[in-house]
Amino acid sequence: MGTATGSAPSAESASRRKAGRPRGELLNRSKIAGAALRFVGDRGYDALTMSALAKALGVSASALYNHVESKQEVLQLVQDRVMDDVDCSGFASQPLGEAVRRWAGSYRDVFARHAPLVPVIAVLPVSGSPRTLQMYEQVAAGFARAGWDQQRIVPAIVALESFIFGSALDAVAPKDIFNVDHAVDDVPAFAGAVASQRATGDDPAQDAFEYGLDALVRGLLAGAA
Amino acid sequence: MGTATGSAPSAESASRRKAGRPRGELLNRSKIAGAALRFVGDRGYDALTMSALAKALGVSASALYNHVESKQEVLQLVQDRVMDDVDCSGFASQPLGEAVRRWAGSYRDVFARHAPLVPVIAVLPVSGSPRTLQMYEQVAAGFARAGWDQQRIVPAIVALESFIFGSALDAVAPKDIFNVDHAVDDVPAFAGAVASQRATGDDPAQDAFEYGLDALVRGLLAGAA
DNA sequence: ACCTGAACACCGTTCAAGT
DNA sequence: ACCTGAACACCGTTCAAGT
Repeated sequence: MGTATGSAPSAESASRRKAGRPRGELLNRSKIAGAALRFVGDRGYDALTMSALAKALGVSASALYNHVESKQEVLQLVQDRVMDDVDCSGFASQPLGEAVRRWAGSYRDVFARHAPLVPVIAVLPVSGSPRTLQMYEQVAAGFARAGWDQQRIVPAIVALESFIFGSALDAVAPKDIFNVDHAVDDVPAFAGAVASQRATGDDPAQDAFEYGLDALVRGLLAGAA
Repeated sequence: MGTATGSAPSAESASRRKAGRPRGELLNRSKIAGAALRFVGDRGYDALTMSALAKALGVSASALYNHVESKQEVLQLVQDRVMDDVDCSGFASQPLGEAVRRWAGSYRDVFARHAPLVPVIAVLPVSGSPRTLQMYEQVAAGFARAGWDQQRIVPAIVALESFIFGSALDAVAPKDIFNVDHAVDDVPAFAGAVASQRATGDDPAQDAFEYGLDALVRGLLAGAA
């Protein structure tokens, strides 16, 4: 999906750069986005500070503010990039149910790896993220081609996204989040459910996602018919 | 659901308190939780700093650290309190579908008012939140009473919660998040869907939530039968 | 136009001193 | 045991000075 301007990170040159406008362009939004994406992949979101990002780019922190208005905007750039990894290919060829399942699965996986972006994207106007917009276009076109009533397409997408974002957060929760060993007697019904589920698979978050996605997709498709 | 220890915020006394252990107990976790809950209700989460919270309690910021380990723990205390507002009453009397709808609706409303807590609760072990645990007990008991297979109860609850948390974030998004007036030609299918949906209700987030919840509940109930 | 480096106004958290 | 007040190690962001 176009917009390929990023290049190798500038190698730390021996002599320190002086103040003043540099000869060649050191920075632009695309380089910042690429560096930030690489940064969170390598060192995670906790380590992503404006100062650390600037260092990775070989510039001073204040230089970033010639290209972005805030750290929030850096996160928005990353969010946009990350959308490249969401798989929308099914909407062009497969039955809607299958396309949605594939799309939703990759969408969840992407944001499970980028959980701190969930609160960012959830409130980000689509106008700020061209790749997100392109994704919506493919999804909406898939629903339309499947014969869906126009009025129901956006609510269906929003509902699916809500489930996806929530599931992405759930995927990064500690594995023993439902450990109730300390209070089995206080919550017998819940403790029983947790115990019997624990015996099932080894990735409860994944199981719950697939189970819920299946129910949601069935429910949506049944309602549309 | 007991634990009622909070009391009126200590009125600012004329003379400044000296260092050293005070005669009467100034602080405890319950007072901190109550003050924090009131604080975010009055001034919002952005204004909630350890320093500002301490001031509201009439103590110094460092005093808080005798009772909690971190700001994160303060947020966990607030999260626990907030669970009191989730309506689980349906699980004791109503058919499961109705009970789930009522519970999910109030759950979403609560976290729409406390959206910054969503990332907190999503990864918080239940052992850290007694009221959350009590809620799970009521929900799990409701599913069990409705004849649900034990193994499916936890996945169903997790799936519903994922949808609820995502919807809570969606509820706080800007109303015009899907404005595509600047790019109608680039995304015709999506623009058309947005336009026709815009003509519908006046609360798209609410509509999408109800629509998705209905589909999810139907799908879950259908799968269980 | 776009960089550097110093400075600003915060943060959450720690810790010695005090009772 | 539990408070105060000073201090620490950061943050994101601003801005004058420089080319």
